[in-house]
Amino acid sequence: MVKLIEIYQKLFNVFGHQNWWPGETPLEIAVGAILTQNTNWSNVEKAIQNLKNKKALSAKALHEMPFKKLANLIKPAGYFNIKTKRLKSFIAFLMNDFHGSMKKMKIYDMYLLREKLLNIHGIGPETADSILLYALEKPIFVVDAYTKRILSRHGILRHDNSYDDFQKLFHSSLKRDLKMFNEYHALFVKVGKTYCKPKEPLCSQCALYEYL
DNA sequence: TGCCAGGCCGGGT
DNA sequence: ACCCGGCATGGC
Repeated sequence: MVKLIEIYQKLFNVFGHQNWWPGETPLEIAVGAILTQNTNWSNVEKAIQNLKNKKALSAKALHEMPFKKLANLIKPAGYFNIKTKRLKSFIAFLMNDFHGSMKKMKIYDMYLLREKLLNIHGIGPETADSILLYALEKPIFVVDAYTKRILSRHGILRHDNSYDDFQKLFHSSLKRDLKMFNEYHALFVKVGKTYCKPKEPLCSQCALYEYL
């Protein structure tokens, strides 16, 4: 049985703090979480910068902005029609349930919030958990494509296991540590981008390799 | 130039 | 319960 805490410590020792999420406010983090679905972060940055330039990175502004105008601003992030709809859905939820305030949202229980987020059209488990962990500072582990790729290539879980299977592995074997969950997911992204490319069968250059 | 990027949904089996 | 196509831009 691989000790996930040892893997974490090894990665942290090698790569250090990742300073995530790369966004300044809880709302910006939530918006970024939606925009980065299956999309390179550098493209998301362009979209977010467009919103900032138009002073549109607020619940009110996003709520009132016409669909086509918003779609045009986030165009660099790709899938802009779908993502405009998803942003609008999230913001409508935020307005209706929390008066447009991420701070109010943060007060509530994380499992209640997770259910609510998953009921929003266009928000699935990874996006919900990213918002919970990074915007609302709830101790929930975020599983993504890199997490699955790295763990499966190292024989820890099969790649066709579900999101919940991967998440349960972390939740069952690690302490619920907000700071650690934050760093751990960010480290997986760092390692995944750098060493664990899609076409390579094994991460032979990866810092995890010695745990095989 | 084709492949890839910090998913998710809807329709078909 | 799975499987697959669609969604779209920008960087290498």
